[in-house]
Amino acid sequence: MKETEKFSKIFKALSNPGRLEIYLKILKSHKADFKTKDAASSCPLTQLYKNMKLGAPTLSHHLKELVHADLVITEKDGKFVSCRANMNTFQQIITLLNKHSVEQTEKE
Amino acid sequence: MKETEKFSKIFKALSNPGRLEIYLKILKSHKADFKTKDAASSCPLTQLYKNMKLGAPTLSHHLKELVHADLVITEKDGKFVSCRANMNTFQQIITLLNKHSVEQTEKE
DNA sequence: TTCATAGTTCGAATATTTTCGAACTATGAA
DNA sequence: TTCATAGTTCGAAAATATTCGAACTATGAA
Repeated sequence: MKETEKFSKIFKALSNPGRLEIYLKILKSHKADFKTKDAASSCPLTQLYKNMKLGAPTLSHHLKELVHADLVITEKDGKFVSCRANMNTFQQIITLLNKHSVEQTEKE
Repeated sequence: MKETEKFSKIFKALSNPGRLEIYLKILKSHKADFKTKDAASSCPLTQLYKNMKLGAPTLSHHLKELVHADLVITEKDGKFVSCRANMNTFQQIITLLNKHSVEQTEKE
């Protein structure tokens, strides 16, 4: 797949306000878990409902888009679904942007 | 405007393959100009047509979206239009992502 | 002033996204 | 085995995005 196609799909997944909020919550929970040394580093789906005005089918749909874009990894844990950010894809975004822009060392 | 709304608009602007390609070309030309110490740091619109299968109205439309998302700044130079990346918005994207993820210093 | 070139605007056809109700599956508890 | 809960799938309505032809404006050259 062409680089621009791959990344445009990633950005499309982040182009919806609700979906971006979901992703940032998952990223943040990753961070929180990292801080507390919790090996799970995951976020139960139910957490995502909080403060969001999305119905269950919508949330499920959005989550699938994030998984499809390789941004999020889900795992079924009994009755619950837990989510964590795919930090590999996360890093690829940063790398893409930096690759096309001025190198850090050349900054004024 | 809410943070997620603002950034979802930015990501939406990058969610179309053609538009992402345009943006990366503009970013890259910024980098090239920086390297040659060319103060202009700009990319003539005609350059963007190269290797792209987009019609003029489509390119114009896409460019407007990038400008609207504050990703690109255009300037009319006689008969031509030149574009450059808004590095302020660029940096905001990096900051948003890093803010929500594990701090660099905590990386394993 | 006439022409060619660079780019924009308008309008419309087509495709894709977004959202949600209704009906479904899967799991754990009683 | 019955029930409640967590989440998914399906289908469809409404909203948005994509693309491009045709017609337009603006500039510089002849």
